[in-house]
Amino acid sequence: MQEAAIITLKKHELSVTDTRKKILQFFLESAGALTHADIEQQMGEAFDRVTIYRTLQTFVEKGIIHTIPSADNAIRYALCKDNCAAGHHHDDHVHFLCNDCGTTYCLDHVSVPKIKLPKGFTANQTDLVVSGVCHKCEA
Amino acid sequence: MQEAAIITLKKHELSVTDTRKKILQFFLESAGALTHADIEQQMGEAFDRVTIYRTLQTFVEKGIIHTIPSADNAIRYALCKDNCAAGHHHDDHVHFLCNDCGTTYCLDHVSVPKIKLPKGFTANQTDLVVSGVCHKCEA
DNA sequence: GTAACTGCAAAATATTTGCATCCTT
DNA sequence: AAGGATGCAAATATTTTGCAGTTAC
Repeated sequence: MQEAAIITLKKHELSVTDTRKKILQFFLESAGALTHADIEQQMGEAFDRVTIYRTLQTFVEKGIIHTIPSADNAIRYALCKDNCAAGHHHDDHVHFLCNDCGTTYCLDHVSVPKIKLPKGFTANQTDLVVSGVCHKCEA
Repeated sequence: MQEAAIITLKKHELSVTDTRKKILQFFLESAGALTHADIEQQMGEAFDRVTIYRTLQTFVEKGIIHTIPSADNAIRYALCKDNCAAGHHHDDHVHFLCNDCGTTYCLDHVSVPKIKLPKGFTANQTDLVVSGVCHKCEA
């Protein structure tokens, strides 16, 4: 059922194209976050590198996906939940990065605690990334 | 006083060279974290791009600096505290990224809360990055 | 039909590698 | 003197930009 992808695209006022459907579909199918490289590999020769860059950028702007901070080079993207408006992300949930299989999970049910900052600092957004071993890779 | 840099290098079994002294000194002088670009700009023509790459890599391996996760492209590096052994970082403190001036602070006194993970997940490291406005940029 | 999206080419950037030379110990 | 560190050149990889052709609405 690729209808979900189409609905999402329409909801965000984007025209429905093959590229966008395929990429969005890929996000819907993968539990976790994806890097640009993941997508490029998955799509094979089907799409141009450049189109993927532009599509991801568009998705982020429209609030369909968001970036997840990581200490390594790779920028990871994950689907936003419904309450992400365009250009205004609310991703106050914890991300989990498995060191074993490399999967990034969005732990939607784990909320980010309020952090007490030193005087003069104002928090705007809080990103919390836990890394370790996921339930699949556990020995 | 550049002795501090020298001491640190020796403590980590690295030979003391001009490049390493200068870069480490730069870290010691800046309160926050630095990107590769920051360092390259600061050093000007003094050092080769490649040398900076290699130096940063060495410092990370030896546990002198660590990387800070971020959602944008730029990898940020910051000095480790003393309890970071080589190849085994313990940076369980909060990082703060000012959206205004771009400075990254290590909030050593703010500790990262324990996160309750779903069944089967084991935490190894927790990175918490708060972004907002710092005490200097406050209106 | 029109505006937006895509693919190709190419430019601009960033990162890595090999090797000869120089410096630290 | 020996091993490691640096600088240069060049190979790779990544990201951005311009433009012409194509597609969605």
